[in-house]
Formats: sequence, structure tokens, C-alpha cells
Amino acid sequence: MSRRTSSAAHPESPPVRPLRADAERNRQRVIAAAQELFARRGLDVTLDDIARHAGVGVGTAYRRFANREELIDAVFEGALQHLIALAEQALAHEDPWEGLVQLFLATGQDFADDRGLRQALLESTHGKDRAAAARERLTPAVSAVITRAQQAGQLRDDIEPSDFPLIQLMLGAVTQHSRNVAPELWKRYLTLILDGLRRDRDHPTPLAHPALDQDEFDQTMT
Amino acid sequence: MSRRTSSAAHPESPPVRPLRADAERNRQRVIAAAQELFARRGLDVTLDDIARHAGVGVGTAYRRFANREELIDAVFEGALQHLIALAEQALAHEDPWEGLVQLFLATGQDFADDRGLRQALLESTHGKDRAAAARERLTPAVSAVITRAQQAGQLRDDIEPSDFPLIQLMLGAVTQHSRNVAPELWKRYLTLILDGLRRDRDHPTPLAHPALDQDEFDQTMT
DNA sequence: CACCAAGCGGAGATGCGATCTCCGCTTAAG
DNA sequence: CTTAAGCGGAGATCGCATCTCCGCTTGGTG
Repeated sequence: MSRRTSSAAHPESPPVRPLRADAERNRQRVIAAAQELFARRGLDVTLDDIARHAGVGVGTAYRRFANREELIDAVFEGALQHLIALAEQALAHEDPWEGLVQLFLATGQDFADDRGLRQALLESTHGKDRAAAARERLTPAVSAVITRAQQAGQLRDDIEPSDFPLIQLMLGAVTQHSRNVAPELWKRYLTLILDGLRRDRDHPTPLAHPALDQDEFDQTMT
Repeated sequence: MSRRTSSAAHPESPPVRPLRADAERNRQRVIAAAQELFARRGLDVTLDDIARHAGVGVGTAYRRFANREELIDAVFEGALQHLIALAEQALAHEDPWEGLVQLFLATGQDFADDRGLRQALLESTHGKDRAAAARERLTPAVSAVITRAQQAGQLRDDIEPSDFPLIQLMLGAVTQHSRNVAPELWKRYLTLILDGLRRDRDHPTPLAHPALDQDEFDQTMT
């Protein structure tokens, strides 16, 4: 966690004056509250909500973060770094295919745990620029994992790096709908997709999650 | 209330009710405009928009359709019947696997062509009841197609009927994001998923659509 | 053709919910 | 103790969708 976002970001303060202790404390509270609410309810939560959750007045929230964008940036830098670390770990895995599987699983889990992250990175609605910048930082490591699995003859050759985020997008759609009923259902479909991604296979891989039963299904789809 | 929609199971049968000629004409215009706007821009379009598109006053729209629900029902009955017909055609296909593939393709195309249909049937946001009722009418035929493909030893056994709509949901997510750039991209991922669904396969099936190039990718994901 | 109720248009009333400001009060810091 | 930084949160403002109301138009009938 960084202290002040950056030195050259505020229009109202040429010299960077340190915040008063209580002010800095409140600032952190707001970020923490935003993190939690973004994760649980998405990027559309109101600043009023975040402020209330943080236990500060609305005015305080608006004083520190002129707009919602600043707040989102402050919150998601950490999540982005985590994703990058995951890709590098995947690349370090001894087996290329298993590394790819790990990457799908770990990334999918991050997205499953954080609705705001899904929106920021996978959905177009909230800020094109941030998503583009984030993906630019992620692409190299992800591409390397994919290429390595192809060179090992384990991943089909007609897959490209751009397929990775689109597959995550598909899984995110499942997560989004089943989150309250079967939060790990996305793993079922990931297994299916992985069986499609494998270059050769004679038997289906056991699915990672059972199908929804009637009740779960109704709750998920309605 | 005693209009035609209430007891009408058939959209084509006006059960004797005096509606002045110009009124009936306007009613049809509103339905046509709604169909087009729902398909293109989703179920959230305002009734004002629909009225303007239909070339009638807002008052006229509200006079015929007390609420948006009535209008949606009037518009989607036809689409639903088409989906049911598709499932029955799939069941009539001589090869069970090919029948299933056809069902995925044809249904996916309907969804790709109609954003409103995706929202009404796949997303929870707009009216649980309609979606549930629609799925109830669809399930029997879809289940039959799936079961038949499994009995023929072509579809893996651990798939269940509830997987069908969830796979369509995933494809719908791709469609939603790529619609302006590569409207058929969803077929790429359908091929992948089908390769995962097949019971046995030694070689990957050629993908139905090329991966996005850099420009297309940027436009899709941002 | 004459008549009139059915129908029409669309401005605007209503409601809702988010954003952001303002100012009197509180408190950290020197 | 002094004082300016900071606080809270009511409420002003804005935007936007829903739905109504009423004076005018028109189809259908005798």
C-alpha cells in the first residue's frame, strides 16, 4: 500500500504537504471501505455508501478523492500486481501445461473473489484506459505461459494470448450469476474449456464441480 | 386489461375486440419498434424511445402497454417459440452429436442477434418469472438432445441439461463485448467448448473463427 | 355529411437516486 | 492557547425515466 498516490496528481497542491494524522487515517479507511465494497458489490457503489462504510462523512471522501476514478486506481493497483505475480509463478511451474492450468485457476479465483476487478478488467463499461493499461502490464507474462505450453506440445497451436482474457470473461459471466448459490461453479466450465484447449486427450478430465441441481439452477438463472 | 395479450397464447389471433383501425396499426408499430430496439440496445430502452421510434406519442405507447413487462412479453413470445423449434429440429437431426452442435450454433446465433433475448433469458436482472417460464418450455427438448448425444456415446456423460444455458451465458458474454468488432467471435469459443464436451477426441477441431488481432482486441476489451 | 367517443400527442408533473458543495463545529499540531 | 486543517452531513442540484392529463384529431356509424 502506497501512501499518497503520486506526487504529480493534484491540481490544488503544488508542494506536497503531508496530511494531518487524522486525515491520513481517514484516507486509509476510505480506501479500505472502497476495496471491500467494490469487491462485493461492484464499481457502481456510490461514494456516499463508501463513506458511510468507512465511518466518515461524505465530505471527507470527496475531499480526498475528487472523483471515483482516483479511488478505483488507488484500490486496484494491488490487485493488478497480484495478477502479474500469478502469471510469473505460472511461468515458473516446472510443467508448462500445469503452469497454464494454475494460471487459469488462480486468475479465475481472483476474479471470483472481486466483482470490482471483473468490471475493471473484463468489462468495457468502467474506464477503457485503466483496463488497457492493466492488460498491457499483464500480457507479457501471460503470453509467455501460453507459448511455453504450446512449445511443449500440450496446448493446441491455434490459441493466442488474446484468448486468455476472453476465456476469463466467459468464466466471469458464470461467476457473476452463480456467486450466491455455487461460487465455484466456474471451475466446472474451466475444466471443460481446458479439455478443449488440450492438444491431445482421449478421455474427458473429471469436472471440477458438480452441475447445479434444480434449486441452485433456478436461483442462478433467475 | 381485457386486451388481447392476457389470454392470448397465440400472437396472431385477435380474439374479437373492437380496436379502432388506427389504434391497432399503432399498436403493431410499437411492438415492431420495441422488437428492434430491444434487439439492438437491450431491454433497458425507455418507452419514450420506443414510442419515438414507432412514430407515435408516448401516451399512445402507455395506453396500449401499461408497463414494460407487457411489451416484453408481446415481443418475446415469438423468439421463444423459435428457440423451441430449434431444439426440436436438433432432435430430428440424424446424428445426435451434430444435432447438439446445431442446437448450440442456432441458439447462439439467436442470442447473438438479439441483446434483449440474452437479457430476458440469460441475465437475472430483468424479470425472474419470465425467464423461468421460458426455460421451463425449453428444457424438455434441450434435455432430449443432450441425453441422446450421451446415449450415442458422443457427448461426455458428466454433462447435464443445466449446462446448456450456462454455456450459452458464457458465449453471450463474448458476444456482448465483441459485437461491434467481431460479431461471430463467440463461435471460436463454442468450438473450443465443443472440443471439451466431446467424449473422445484425439485432435483439436479447427476453430470456427480466428483470434482477435490487436486492434480488434483493444476495441473489444475496452 | 354530421356527430362524437375513441384515440392521439407530448409537455410536464412526479419520483428517485447520485453527485457534490457549503459552512458551522471539532481537533491536531506547534 | 491559537489557528488552520479537517470534519460531517443536510441539502442543493442535476439527470433521467415513468406515467398522466387534457385539448385536439379522426375513424366509424347512422
